[in-house]
Amino acid sequence: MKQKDNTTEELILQEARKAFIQKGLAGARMQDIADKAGINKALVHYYFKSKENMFTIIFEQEFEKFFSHLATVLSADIPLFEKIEQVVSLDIERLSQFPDIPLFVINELSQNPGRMTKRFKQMRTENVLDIFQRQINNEVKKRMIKKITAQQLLINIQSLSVFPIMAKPMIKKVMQLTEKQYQQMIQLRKKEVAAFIINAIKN
Amino acid sequence: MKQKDNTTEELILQEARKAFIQKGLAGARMQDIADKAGINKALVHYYFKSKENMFTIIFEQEFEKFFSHLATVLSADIPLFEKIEQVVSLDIERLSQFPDIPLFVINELSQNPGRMTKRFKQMRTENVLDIFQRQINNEVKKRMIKKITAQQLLINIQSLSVFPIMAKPMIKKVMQLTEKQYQQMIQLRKKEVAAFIINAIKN
DNA sequence: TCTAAATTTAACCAGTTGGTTAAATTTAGG
DNA sequence: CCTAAATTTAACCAACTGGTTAAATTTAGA
Repeated sequence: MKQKDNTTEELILQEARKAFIQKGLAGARMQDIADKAGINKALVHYYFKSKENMFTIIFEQEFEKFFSHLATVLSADIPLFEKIEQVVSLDIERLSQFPDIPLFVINELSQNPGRMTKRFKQMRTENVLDIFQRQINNEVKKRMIKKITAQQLLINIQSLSVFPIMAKPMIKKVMQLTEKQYQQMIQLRKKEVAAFIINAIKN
Repeated sequence: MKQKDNTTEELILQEARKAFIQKGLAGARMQDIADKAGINKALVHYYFKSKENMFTIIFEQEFEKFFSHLATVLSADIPLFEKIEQVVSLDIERLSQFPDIPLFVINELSQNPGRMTKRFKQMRTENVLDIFQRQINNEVKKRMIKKITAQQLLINIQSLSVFPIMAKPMIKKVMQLTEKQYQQMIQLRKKEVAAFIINAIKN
């Protein structure tokens, strides 16, 4: 018997990933995925039962890819300002590689909030937030920073990192930027976002 | 001859708006829109030629609804910090009323960046940004704030206002918040976001 | 009341959708 | 080389898609 030849299966998954991220669950076409993988449509169903199933696999992969490292950095034992710099630079690094993931995740999660309840329960973010909050509280006590919740600070960090990238087409349109001007603006943010956040909370 | 009875036409548009915003262009169904409006599907085509056409009408309406007021506030003749507070509170006010619009606009613009080139050219945002930049430069000269471009500041404001609302399902999932906890967090931001921004740029 | 335009409908259509099926081909191991 | 499992295919299907058509009904004005 032929040993499971991963090449085909992975090729399909790879093309499916592109299709789903680009067009979403509703917009992606099984036929298109099959064509781009250079195989028959029935073969896609042979490997991945259904569109929904294939989508779920990909969605959970992308979701984890995006949040797995954040927890590590957030609970690391380094000074707060340094940590903020690290989170921002980690975010921007990932986002440069995979700029389409946040919109994809938010979109599909917004369409179906019940998706992916199982796999994520392992990553207990509560603990991570607690650790981060304790570190913040320490700095507040030392009068180094203003009072803020870990929740709000983390959301601010993510907002300032993620939004400018996921809103790219809107920003380009509203501010009438060329691709080059947009890229320059993002480059500038790599240097300035962390400083902006630190200034905002510093006493 | 019957005078154009707006009720039906507007009812269709209203249901189409809901459908498009909820499910996007690809996900929305003409039949579904007709059903929800309590009429026949052919009637939808009678009033609005095609799905694309109907979508374009709605998209442009929503886009303008979202950016029309921003220009006014940005070029108003009020102190910078006050202006920041006003922009933030305007944003959050609109977003509370129409929380789904940003995701909708970004999504569909991302799917088709060429959409809606005509109607938006009237609103020259360049001028607005220039005015805002001049005001910022003045404050910089007076040593009141740190140096920053109007572009970056505006993007920061929008990021901190819009992202937490459009990423709602993701934030709820990642931070494991109940609806109530999420709403409390948004309420808190209404008070804190403007202060956060002002602190970030203040000297 | 008559009529021509505006409105609304049921029935239909061709193309596309995700998915199935049964048969063909390839493969690894004995 | 045989064979049973794994892989791949072509052909098919029912449901659904956006859109059309021609006929029926309602409406306002003369």
